Amino acid sequence: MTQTQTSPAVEAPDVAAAVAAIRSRGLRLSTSRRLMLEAFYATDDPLTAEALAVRLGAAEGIDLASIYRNLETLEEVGLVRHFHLGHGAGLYARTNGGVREYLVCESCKTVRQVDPAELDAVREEVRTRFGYRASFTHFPIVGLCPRCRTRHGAK
Amino acid sequence: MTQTQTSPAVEAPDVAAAVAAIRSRGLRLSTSRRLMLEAFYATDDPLTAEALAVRLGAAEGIDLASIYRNLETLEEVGLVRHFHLGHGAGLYARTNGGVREYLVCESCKTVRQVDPAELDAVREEVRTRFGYRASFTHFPIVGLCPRCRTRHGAK
DNA sequence: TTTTTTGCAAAACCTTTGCAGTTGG
DNA sequence: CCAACTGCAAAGGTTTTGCAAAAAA
Repeated sequence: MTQTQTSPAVEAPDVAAAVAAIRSRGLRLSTSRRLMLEAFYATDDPLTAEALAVRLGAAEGIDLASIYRNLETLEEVGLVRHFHLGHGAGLYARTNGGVREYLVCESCKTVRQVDPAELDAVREEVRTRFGYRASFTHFPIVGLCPRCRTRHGAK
Repeated sequence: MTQTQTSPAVEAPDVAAAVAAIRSRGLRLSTSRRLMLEAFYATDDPLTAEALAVRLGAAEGIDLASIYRNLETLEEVGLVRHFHLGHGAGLYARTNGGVREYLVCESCKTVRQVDPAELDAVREEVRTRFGYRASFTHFPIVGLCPRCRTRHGAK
C-alpha cells in the first residue's frame, strides 16, 4: 500500500534539491543514489527497478538489491513514489514531476494518464459519500474505456 | 489481510449451477474443482489461493499449482473473480455473491467494503468526465479515511 | 479409451535480507 | 574513523510451467 511517511514529503525542483533533501536527513549521497536521482530527473516516465538498473548502465553494475533499498529510502524521504498499473513489477517515479493518476482499460489494457485536477470531482464524490480523501496514485481507476464500451455493447 | 464483515449471503448457494456452467464448457468436474466450488459457496469471504488450499483440507492434499490452474479456469468461466487490496497474495471470490468494492485507508490500512450502489455516483462522475465505466472490483479506492484525515490534520 | 486434469518438482518473477567488505562524510 | 552503504548470494512470497501419472467422461 502507500508508504507510511515518517517525515513530510519533499518537493525538490531538481537534483540538487533532492540531494539536499537526502543530506538533510543524515543520509549519504552514494554513487548509486546519485545515479538513481539523475535517472529519475532525466525523465518523467515511471520506471521499474529493473528499468532503472538498465539506465544506470550495466557497466556500473549497481545491484538490484541496492536499487530496491534506495527506492525504499527515497520513498521514505518523499522524493520517489511507487504505484501499480496491473500485475507485474511496481513502477517508480519522482514525486515532484506532478501527481500521476491513471485510468486503465480492463479490456484493451490501455493506460491513460489524467490531470489530477480532472479527478477532483470524483474525489469530491468519494469524500461526500464516504469521508475518504481518495487518491488514485497507488492503484489506477480500472474500467472499460469508451471504445471498448461501445465495442462490447454499450454499458 | 484485514477483513471487514461480509454481506449476508442473500442467494442460495448455487453450486449446481456452477457445476452446470463448468460442464457446459466441456470442462470436467474434478475433485479439486468440486471442493473449490464448495469452499467458495460456503463463504462470502474472499480467499487467497493458500487459504483455499487450507479449506480443502490438508488431508486431501490438493496442490497449490492445481488450485491456481483452477482459479484461472473458474475465472475464465466467470464463476470466480480475483482482486487485490494491497501488496501480497491476490484474493478470490465467487462472482455471484454480489459485487465487492472496497475502500482502503492508506494510513491505517483499514479495509471497508461498500455497497456497489454507493459507488454509482462516483462511477457516474468518471463516466461523464472520461467516458470510462469504472469498476473498483480489481483494485480498491485508496485514500485517507475520515479518522486518519482528522488525525493527520484535516486534508 | 481419450482427453483433461493432477501432483510434483522446478522455475519464474519480483522483492527482501544477511553478511562481510567498501565508502562517504 | 565509523556509521552508512554496497555487492553478492541466498531466500522469501506468489504464481507459473513441464511432464508423466491419474482420473473424468
